[in-house]
Formats: sequence, C-alpha cells, structure tokens
Amino acid sequence: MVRRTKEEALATRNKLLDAAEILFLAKGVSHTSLQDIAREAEATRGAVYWHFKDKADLFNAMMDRVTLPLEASLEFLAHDEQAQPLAHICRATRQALLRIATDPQTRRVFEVATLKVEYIDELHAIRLRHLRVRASFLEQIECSLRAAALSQTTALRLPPSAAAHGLHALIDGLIQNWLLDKEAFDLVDVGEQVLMVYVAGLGLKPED
Amino acid sequence: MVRRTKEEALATRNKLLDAAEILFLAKGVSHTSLQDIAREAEATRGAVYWHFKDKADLFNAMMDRVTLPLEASLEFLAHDEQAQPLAHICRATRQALLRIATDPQTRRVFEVATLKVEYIDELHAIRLRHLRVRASFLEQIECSLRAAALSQTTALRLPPSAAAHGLHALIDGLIQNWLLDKEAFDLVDVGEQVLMVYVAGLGLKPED
DNA sequence: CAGTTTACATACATTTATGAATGTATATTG
DNA sequence: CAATATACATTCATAAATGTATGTAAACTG
Repeated sequence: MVRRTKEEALATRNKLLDAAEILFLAKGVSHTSLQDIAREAEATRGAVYWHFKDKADLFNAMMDRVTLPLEASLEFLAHDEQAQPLAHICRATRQALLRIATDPQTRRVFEVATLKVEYIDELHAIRLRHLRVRASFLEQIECSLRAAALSQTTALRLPPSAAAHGLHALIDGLIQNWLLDKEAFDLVDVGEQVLMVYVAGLGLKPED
Repeated sequence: MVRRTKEEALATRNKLLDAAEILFLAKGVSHTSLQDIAREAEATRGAVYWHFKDKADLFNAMMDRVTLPLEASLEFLAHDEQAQPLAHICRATRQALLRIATDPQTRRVFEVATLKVEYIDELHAIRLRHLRVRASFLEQIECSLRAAALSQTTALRLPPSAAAHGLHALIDGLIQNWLLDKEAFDLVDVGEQVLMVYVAGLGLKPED
C-alpha cells in the first residue's frame, strides 16, 4: 500500500529480523515459516521476499546483526599487542561470557545458532563462518599462550596448538552447556574459575 | 504384499533406522522426509508408519540404538567403586572419545544430535535425556574428584561442582569441535592431553 | 486348517510452504 | 512535475509432506 521511506524500510527489516529471532528460538528455524515471521512482524511475506532472498538469507542477516560486531571486536583484540597476554585472554573471555549471559539478543542468537538450527548445505555460510571465527580465535590463543610462556620462562606442558584447542573447547563447551540449562551454573563465575584452573594446569602463573 | 517373519520385520526396522541416520546426517532431520527414509531403505512410508508413530518417534529410536548402550556403560561405571577415581575418569573419557572417533554409527548419531537437529518441543525427549545424562555424568565426576582430592590429601582449587562442570565442558567442547571439523585435531590424543592439564590445574597428581 | 493378526504397500485427503507474478501507492530523482 | 524506482501487499500455481484409511498376502495361533 503506502510506500515507506528508507528509514521506515530499515525499521521493517529490523522488525522482521527481531521476529525471526524470537520465532526461531521458540520453534526452531526449519519449523518457522516465512508466513510466521511476517505475521509476528505485522507484515506480509511480500515484505520478507523484498528484503531477503529466502529463509537462508534472512537467517544469515540475523546472524550478521550479532556476530559482525562480535567478530569486529575479536579482530580488534587480535591486532592489539598486549604486554600481559594471559590476562588479556582472561579479560576477553570474561567479557564474551558476560555478554552472552546478559545481552538478550546475543543470547537468543547464540542459542538459535547452537540448538535451533541444522548445519546443512543450505546454511553452509554459518558453518564456514563458525570455522573461520574459530580458526582466528585459536590462532590468537596459541599466540598469546606462547608469549605468556616465553615471558614467564616456563615451557607449556602441551604443544601450543593442543593447548589452544583445549582452552577453546573449554569455553565453547561451557557456553553450550549453559545454553542448554541456564540454571545449572553461573556462566561468568564458573567460566572464570575453570579458565584459571586450565591455565594453571598448563604451567602458567596468573598475571595481574 | 508378502508378510514378513519377525526377524525380517526387525531387519526392516533396522534398515529404516540406518537410512534415517545417513539421511539425517546428509540433509538434516527436518529436511528429510519419511518418504526419503523409506526410499533409502527400499521400503514405503507404510513401513515407516508401521514401526514408528512419526518422525520424532523414529528419531528417538535412532538415538536409542546408540545412547542406550552408552548410558548403560555409564551406569555401570557409576556403580563401580574404584580405588583410583582419577585414573578411572581418564580411562572412561578416553574410551568414550575413542568410540566416537572410531565407530561410524556412534559418530553419525552424535553428529546428527549435535549439528543436524533442532532442539524443539517436538523432540523434547532428546533434550531431557541429554540433561539427564549430563547430570549423572556431573555427579560421577564430582564424586570422583572429591575422592581423588581426599586420597591425595590436597584440597581442590575449585568447589567440586564447578570443577566438574569445567571438566564436562572440556570434554563436551572437544567432541563438538571435533565433529565440526575432524581434520583440525586428533580427538583422542588432544583429549587425553588437555584432560591431564585440567586435572593438574585442579591441584591433583595423576594416578597410575 | 480356519481365523486372526502382522507387516507392510497403496491410495487419498488435507495442509502447508514456497517462489513467482502482479498490483500499487508513494517516495525519490532528474 | 513527470518519470521511475521503491517498498511492500496480494494472488496464484505448484510441490511436497503428513496422517489416515484401506487393501492384502502371508505368518502365526488355537
């Protein structure tokens, strides 16, 4: 009917993505129709098909709203030379866990991405991005661990690559398990504690 | 047409579940129709609906074929009083990782359960079981950690509950990340190494 | 060995999602 | 201010999945 201005169009797009987040979380991605999303956003499928090619495209856009800023901050941290690499990892981890635990949108999208979607060819992009982010994260951890060992003049008890995989698995596993049952434990507190334990196990002393 | 004997019927059922495993893995659960499964198993939807109430029922049956024996062995371990609780955990973990890494059926089903299905109400059973198994696992770990600390007359650096959550997250995270990219690292080797690191970080000496 | 149940196959009715096509009123542009 | 592009809404055609209902031949049972 009424043609919208560009701002209004952007608002419509965001309402569609908001609706998608909520419905994906509640019913799963593949059990949510574009009709459902349009209805929840008080629009029609016409609007959906105008803004997005199909459901996969909409899904990726939904992911972008959350992960793009997150990846950006990760990149930022990666290029930031730190005097205390270990404390740096701990702070970054703590911040990430805090954000997941407290920001509803981040939590919603993470939960959708881990529990409410099937990693299939159609959504291949999400898998690729997941792998890319992980690779970059692993690289940074490994680098920081090497630097920390060097500055403490101690040898890591593990090859740095394996040590990094373990640290990443620890954090990742905590997040996944917390999403599965948020009452089970406090994500930020337990996260900080077990991270310290793991780092100590590697043979490193806590900085700061 | 031809009525089958009971053994043949069981064989049909298993062929259907085999087909489901393969198709679920390839296309995701919700993008696999019962038609697809019947065709892959060289049967018809009639056979599917005879053996299973619907897709959710079939999915649960598929899970049962793998997880029931696994849970059974877990229960078995739980009731087994061990003189060396720490070594006990390590052996059990190693065995689980080895099974996932080497048994194709176990790997398929784990991959489906973690990456190829949406945790929604319809499949609520899988979530409940997941939580139940996790709770039982956590309980056993916590118990073993306490026992190990006691026998070594050292205090854990963490409350046992948090320590258990960390250990579980570590193993779980490793499995999930390995399933995401099996070339990235060796599940059994890295698993064993990082487990040792974490345990050491808790303040425990390796037994055995 | 007749009756019953089993283990499916086939056919049907219904629902639902999708994508494309078309319509349209208004913002935007030159 | 005319022309065009935008931001949708509506309609249509098609495909596909589901559940149920029915058919059936052979296995099992008393």
